[in-house]
Amino acid sequence: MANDPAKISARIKILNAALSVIRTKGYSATSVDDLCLAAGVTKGAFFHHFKSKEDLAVAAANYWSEMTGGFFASAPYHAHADPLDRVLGYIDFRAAILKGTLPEFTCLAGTMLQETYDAHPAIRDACARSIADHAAKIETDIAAAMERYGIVADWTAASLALHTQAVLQGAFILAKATGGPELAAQSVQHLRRYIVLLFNTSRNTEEAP
Amino acid sequence: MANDPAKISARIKILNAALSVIRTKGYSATSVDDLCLAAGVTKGAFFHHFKSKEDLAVAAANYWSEMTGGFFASAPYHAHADPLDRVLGYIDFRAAILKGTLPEFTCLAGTMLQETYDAHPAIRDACARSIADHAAKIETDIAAAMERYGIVADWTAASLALHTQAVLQGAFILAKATGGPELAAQSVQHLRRYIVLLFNTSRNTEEAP
DNA sequence: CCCAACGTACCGACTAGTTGGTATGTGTGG
DNA sequence: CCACACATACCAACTAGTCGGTACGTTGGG
Repeated sequence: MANDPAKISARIKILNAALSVIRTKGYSATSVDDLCLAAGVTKGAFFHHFKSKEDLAVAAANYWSEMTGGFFASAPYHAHADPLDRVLGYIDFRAAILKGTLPEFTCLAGTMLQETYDAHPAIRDACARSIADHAAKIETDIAAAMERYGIVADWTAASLALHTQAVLQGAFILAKATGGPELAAQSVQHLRRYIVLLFNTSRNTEEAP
Repeated sequence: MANDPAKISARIKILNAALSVIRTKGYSATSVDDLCLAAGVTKGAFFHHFKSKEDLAVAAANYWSEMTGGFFASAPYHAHADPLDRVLGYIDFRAAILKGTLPEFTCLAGTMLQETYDAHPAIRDACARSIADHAAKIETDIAAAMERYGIVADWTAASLALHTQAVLQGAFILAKATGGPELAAQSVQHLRRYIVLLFNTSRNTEEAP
């Protein structure tokens, strides 16, 4: 079998189904049967690949990290020479992908964290790692921008990177509250404006897409 | 029933239990039996007061709105004469109450929204109303501050008020990821710094508690 | 005596997880 | 080249227990 492209393994089908179904219904409300139905596999196949529902959730969080890691790594904003442009490019990119239905642009890690932080430490840790790893990538550009522009501040690159994730996670909640991404986009624009003010430059408040 | 202080009605006991248990375990993972056990009532009493679990969740969201509404209404920051001081006082107050265990300072509305936005519109709307009503109160002070300081901007008082809620909701997710409020507090400080920069004043970055 | 406010006992549907089994490899000795 | 041993991937049916919800009995104040 190996990597026969015609035949996607049940494991991958289940993981893809998990990303979609869990972001729609949440972790607890998603049954194993739901996932099997969405993936087009049987329960036997599910428990062949994952030893429990919790195990699947951990695998899904890691899979989510891989997918989004690749997605953002290949995004165009990395091409900017100026690290501040890369940071603002990242923000603009996040705003630009607030399209389509809610489960398409919301975050699996944030969603599962809310539900599992107390009862399922393994899931919580996998989700926390996903968010922390993503923040660490932004932190690099923020730190470089601080260096470049000689910023000496009472805040750190790490805390600002995590703040961007907090704003995004909160924006997703606003989106869920209103059924659309409009308020989320406004919040991301506030985040962008904050970063511009922090670096005290004369950049535009928004780039044309 | 009325307001006999000696005998707390089963309804209130269930609602108080719901605030605590749902913030800990989430809506879906909280069973009716969990709530009855935590409230010290039986299932018969539960379904006497609430026609379904969903009905309880809506009532809990409204109850949450009442409780937090009263809590913030009696907070000290309203005493400031300058509306900007009231806004910053609100932010500092939010930072100051990030104490204790996670279910004690996280938001019921935000937690339930994430889980129920797709499958339970009634719960989603009650939670969305809770957040929107709270934001509307802050919006008043923000609008007054904009007026007072002659701010003409490409953002509105409403969008900034909602942004404060987005940051807080996101901060709660960071807190759940790490098991403590430290990162959440940092994110709230970034929010405070943003507002100070927006109003371009020379205020301190933090008040002593 | 009545009715709201409970309590007890229970139901059918659904839950995560298990079981025993099959189909299809894959490696190995002769 | 085949035959055998073994592993992987998957399936349909099942179990033990939990779920939200209901039926009905009990109690106590007006």
